[in-house]
Amino acid sequence: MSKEKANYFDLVYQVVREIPPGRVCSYGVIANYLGLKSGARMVGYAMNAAHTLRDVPAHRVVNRQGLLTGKHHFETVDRMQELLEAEGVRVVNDQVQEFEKRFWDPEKELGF
DNA sequence: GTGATGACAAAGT
DNA sequence: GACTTTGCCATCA
Repeated sequence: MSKEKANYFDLVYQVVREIPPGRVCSYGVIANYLGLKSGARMVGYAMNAAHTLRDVPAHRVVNRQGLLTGKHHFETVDRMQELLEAEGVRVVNDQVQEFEKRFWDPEKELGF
C-alpha cells in the first residue's frame, strides 16, 4: 500500500468497517453517505471485492429489505446469519428481524 | 489487453 | 401496484 488508492471501493470499506457490532446497514445508505451516484450498485460491487479483504464485516451489510443477499458469497451460506446472530442480530429466513431498529445510519451516527 | 461478470436501488412504464 | 430498465467500478479468466 505504498500508493493510497482513493478508489470508490476503499471508501465503502471504510464505512462498512465503522459499522458497530449488533447493527446492520444497507447499500443505498452507504452510497448516499459517500455521495456515490451509481448508488447501491457501487457498494454491491465493492462488497464483491471485499471478499478478497478480511477487515470488512460484510455480514453487517444487507440490502434495503434487510435481506441477506450476499450470504451466498461467504464461506458458507449460514456463515453470514451465524455472524449476525453471534452479535445479537436475530435473522430469520435470511431476513433481519427489527431491521429498522438494527439499522445503522452513518449520517446519524458518524455525521452527528 | 479485452471481455464478461458481480452482494442493489430508484425511477419509469 | 408490479415489472422492467438503467447506472457503473473493479476483479477474474
